[in-house]
Amino acid sequence: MPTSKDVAQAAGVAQSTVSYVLSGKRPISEKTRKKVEDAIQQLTYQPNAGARALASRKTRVIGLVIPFIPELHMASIMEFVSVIANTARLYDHDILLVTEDEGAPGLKRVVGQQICDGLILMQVEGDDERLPVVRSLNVPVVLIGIPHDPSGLVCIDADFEMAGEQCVQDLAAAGHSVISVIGWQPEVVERHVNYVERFMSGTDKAAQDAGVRVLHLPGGTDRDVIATSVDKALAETTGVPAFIAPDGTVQDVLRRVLNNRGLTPGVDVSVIGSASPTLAELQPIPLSTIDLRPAEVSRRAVKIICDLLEAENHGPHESLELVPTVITHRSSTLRPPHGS
Amino acid sequence: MPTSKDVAQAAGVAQSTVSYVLSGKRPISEKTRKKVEDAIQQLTYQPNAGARALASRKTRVIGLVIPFIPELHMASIMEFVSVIANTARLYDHDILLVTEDEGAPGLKRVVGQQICDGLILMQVEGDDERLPVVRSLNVPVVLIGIPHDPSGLVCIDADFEMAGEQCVQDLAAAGHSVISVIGWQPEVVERHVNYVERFMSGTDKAAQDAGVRVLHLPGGTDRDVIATSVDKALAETTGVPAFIAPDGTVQDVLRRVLNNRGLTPGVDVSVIGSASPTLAELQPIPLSTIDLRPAEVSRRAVKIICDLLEAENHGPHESLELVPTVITHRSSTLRPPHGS
DNA sequence: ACGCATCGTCGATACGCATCGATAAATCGA
DNA sequence: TCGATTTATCGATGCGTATCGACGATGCGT
Repeated sequence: MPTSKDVAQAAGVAQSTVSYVLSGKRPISEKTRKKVEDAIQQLTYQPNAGARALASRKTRVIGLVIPFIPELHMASIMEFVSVIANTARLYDHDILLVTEDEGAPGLKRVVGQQICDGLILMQVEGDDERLPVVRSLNVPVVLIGIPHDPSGLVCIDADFEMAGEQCVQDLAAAGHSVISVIGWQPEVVERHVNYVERFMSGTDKAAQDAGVRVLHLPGGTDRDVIATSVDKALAETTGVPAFIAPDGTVQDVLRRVLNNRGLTPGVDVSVIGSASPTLAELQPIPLSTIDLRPAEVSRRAVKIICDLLEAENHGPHESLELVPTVITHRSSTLRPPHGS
Repeated sequence: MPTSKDVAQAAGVAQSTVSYVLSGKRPISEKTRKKVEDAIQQLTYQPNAGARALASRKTRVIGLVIPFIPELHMASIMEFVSVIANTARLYDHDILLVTEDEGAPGLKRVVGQQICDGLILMQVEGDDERLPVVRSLNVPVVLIGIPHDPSGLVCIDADFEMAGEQCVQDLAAAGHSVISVIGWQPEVVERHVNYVERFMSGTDKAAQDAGVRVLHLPGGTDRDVIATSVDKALAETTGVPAFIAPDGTVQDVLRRVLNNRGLTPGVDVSVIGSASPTLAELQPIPLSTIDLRPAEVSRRAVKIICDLLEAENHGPHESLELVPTVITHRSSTLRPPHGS
């Protein structure tokens, strides 16, 4: 492997000059710049990351703490991971995986060993055990998810409250008077994942404004649980029933249960699910969706942490950013009556 | 951040002694070892990764190249990623994410900058464009998947041929004379992903031995495609129909299509799918499965690369490891007649 | 023509650790 | 008791880069 010294020698300049050509932190004449760049090309020189980190005290690596809980929708986690990694590259950073198995000590490790300049935590829970550690780390950390007490933390998430409002407003406008939310798995709810509560608060607020009733029923992947929830909803509903399934894992099961009951989405029942546009279009009946915009959340998380890393002001920061959700009509919901 | 010099000072020894305590590469008296370890505790010292990498020429980081193709079953990709990351920690290594978007230049980058000591490539295709680059990199690389020409490469994968054989043998023993494979998505097949061919070769070999017929039909996530495949299969089948759905994305759709046709798995049709044991049990009718053992493949991939890294003999290696698959009867297949 | 600022480059040093050779201390045999 | 080993520790050096101070060369105004 060639070093910057080799490049310097080949170009007939000092090693420091090579460094300045690369960083641009001092003016370099066009002539020597050319010589150096040619030498870099010919030697296929690439700076050594370890040495760079040692000298500059920056690794240009971001730690990404990923959850791996069977209850979660792994496909959507994967979308976060992928977009985060690609976005980080745009900022000339790399992503180091930190699995949740390592817990809080894992965070201390990667930061303490200075493998990472900062962290992104996914799937932050309402009362996450890692928060005290996060606050004590002297590096930028961005949380995806809003804990109960976000003081001193930098958080970003989809605006679940807005999502809840949009769903209910939309179904109310379509004429539904009772709207059932088939929610997340009990495991997720018990974990006090904050977004569940935020979504509910949104639905309830909108329900009050619109004068409709909202039922909150248990969801999950268990067909029986969902079937029970659906039957309860149907029993309580007057008029055309409406369902909201904000969890990706729920909607497949829900669709089948409704099918069993002889209900066709868009005809004698309304369904709003949560899926990417492409996936929604692929459904037998194109699914009206509330888009929680995981890609946008991911991109912003990376931008935030890179900005913090650049700012260099490593004092504790605090911010809270909510990404607006988007509701999209397809064929699984009733059309609102004209003029309303 | 304390350095090893700080530790040395606190313990009243030389910095090199601290280093030897940590590495164990020279004998240290019990007394000074104790002093040093106490100092490490009190200062919460953690060695600086950059400096360590610079001095030792080892980063203890493995690059993991992940695919992100909508056609793939993201949930299972995620299982690979998670198990790989956790296993790497057992060998005291970390995982750096390299997205496929970076392509071959990305591999050169992470290796050239010496961010990584080695690479694991997932979802290697039959004629992968990255193979020439992989061969030219002077670091250990483990491929998950078997390319057409595996010479000079280290590969590991599930034994898809065995999987195909097991499925067909099993269904033949249960009395089926025509067996239909609802395969992968056309996009996957066209990509010449080698495991498709290996699976087919296994089914065909077993079919010949058992004297049964195997139909290969297109799969995917598109309901219509699968419905067409199912109807074609039913038309060609004499006796009780049997289906094999080796792709995780296919089986959900398949189940619904069969349901629509009034066919109940385990009663008037046999179905073998591919899913983790937990997921298989959760199905309405517990699914008989061919387990491709992604976790075991992941663990072995990490072990192989860590062994190579330790061996230090960075000359080109070559090996090919196939992980045996496991077929498990649950309720979605017919029981074989007694005595056979 | 002379001092002065500006520009472009160089040399030296620090970053934190691993490792090698050397040395002092302890152990042993005769 | 003295040299020959072995054992435990130290000091010095190198890894490859970033960065600071210094310095010669150039251009400017007067």
